[in-house]
Amino acid sequence: MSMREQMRSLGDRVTKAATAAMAEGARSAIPNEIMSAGVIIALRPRQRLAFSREEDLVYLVTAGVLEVDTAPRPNARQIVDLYYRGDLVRSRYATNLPGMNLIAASRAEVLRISGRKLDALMATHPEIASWVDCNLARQVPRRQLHLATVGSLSGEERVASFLVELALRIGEAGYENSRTFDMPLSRTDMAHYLALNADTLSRIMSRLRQAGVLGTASRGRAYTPSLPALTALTPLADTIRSVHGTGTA
Amino acid sequence: MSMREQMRSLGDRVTKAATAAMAEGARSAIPNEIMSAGVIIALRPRQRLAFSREEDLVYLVTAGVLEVDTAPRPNARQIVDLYYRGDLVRSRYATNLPGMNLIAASRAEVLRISGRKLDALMATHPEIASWVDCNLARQVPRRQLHLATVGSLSGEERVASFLVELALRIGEAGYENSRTFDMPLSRTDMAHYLALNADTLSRIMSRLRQAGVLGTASRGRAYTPSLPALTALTPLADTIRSVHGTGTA
DNA sequence: CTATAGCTTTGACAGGGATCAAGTGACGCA
DNA sequence: TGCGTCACTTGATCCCTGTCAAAGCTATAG
Repeated sequence: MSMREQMRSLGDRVTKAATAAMAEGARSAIPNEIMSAGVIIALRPRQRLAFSREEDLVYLVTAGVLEVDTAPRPNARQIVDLYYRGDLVRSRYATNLPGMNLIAASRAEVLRISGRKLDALMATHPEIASWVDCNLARQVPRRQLHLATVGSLSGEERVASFLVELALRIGEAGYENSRTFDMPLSRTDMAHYLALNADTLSRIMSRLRQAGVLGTASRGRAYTPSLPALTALTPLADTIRSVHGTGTA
Repeated sequence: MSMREQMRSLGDRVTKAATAAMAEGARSAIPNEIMSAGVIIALRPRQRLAFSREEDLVYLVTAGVLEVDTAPRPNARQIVDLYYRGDLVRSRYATNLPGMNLIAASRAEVLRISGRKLDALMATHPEIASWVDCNLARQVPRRQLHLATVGSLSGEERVASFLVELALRIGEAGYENSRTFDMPLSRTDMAHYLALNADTLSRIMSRLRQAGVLGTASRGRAYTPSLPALTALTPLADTIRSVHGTGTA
């Protein structure tokens, strides 16, 4: 599959995902009031979104993956957060970490709402308020899991953990235990997310491929012949499953 | 000062801190309604607090430091969060990370409220609702800073960052640029917080002491002759200041 | 006061990951 | 078709940090 075809099919997935989310989201249905109160924005890879404490904007990810990255020092970056489909991002909560950006990891789509408008919706609709609260609360465990991953696992374990996370969250089940999934992050971004060097990450990926737990699909796409084999490589498997797993996983 | 005297004076600080917080908190005044709705609990070092998603409890730290730690694997721990005076901790947001505990890092004091009661207060008093929201929102940047510290800084930089954090948050200014502050975490806990080995941490602390940026105070207490010298050791100084610094810093 | 366990410090050593460098392949542009 | 750019891969090397071990120190119990 050429890159162009792949982009197109990704585009298809994007619009399909948006409509599916509007009808009934995979995880918890996105309220129609929110969908109709905002504007859909299509994002190209690496496109930045306005993200400061001053203007109070809220983004709802409808397709693709967003990332928040920061530059703790010149020539170094750290991705502190990933946002998947269904996640809410509010710029008011942005930190004053140096060089902080909210950008699309790959082709993505968001719904933009003003914070003021969302607040108004929450005030008049209690069910929306609780939906928003629940949405934001669900992000806390993910951040803690991320920290525990970066802080206490070896390089290989970190990579395996992230692959399991992707397989569970955006993967599609194939025959037996195999899973296919997009790789929404570039190698560099993935390295920054896992607090690894890009070179080291590449080596680890090669090792996993040689070991047979990771197969090469097309570019920007990965698959694992056996999810349990991949899962066995991370000590945090149970936690990842409970944080990122769907009902089917 | 003997250990016994020190403990006693620490106890004095605890009760004084609680009353000070009740009167007017150092950062943002704790609403009287919350103070009178809960129960004060004195905590011994290493004392665990009930912390599960099932029973919805809320703790307000009135003195000392609480820590949330987890065991990503057997014989390894990672402290994912620190709570200082004035911070709210709600057990409902507890993750299902393996072996997760909320414990007092050292002698501490909390106000315990049931989540139900706090919700009722928030419903009837809008100013309390916004105080709580603001309190929780302030914790987001701290977690991101923590992740950036662990993920992208060297061992020495991490330690320096944490020392600056302590100096700014709980330190007392001395002559010139010197600062004295409690060390609320044991070496082991500090190592787990910074994702370092306890041995390595000890080595780094010794190095800092030899370099003269860290002086030897009594046990459980530290001081730096020059806060700027310490600050120069971390590339995240500005962020730490904006997240942990008081108006006076 | 003593015994014991836990915490901290320090040394020797090995290993994992960072760094530097070169090479390969894919894509966009002329 | 050729070229420049960028992302990715792979190798060689170095150093920071983890591991293991031993000793000193502190606190708590008896």
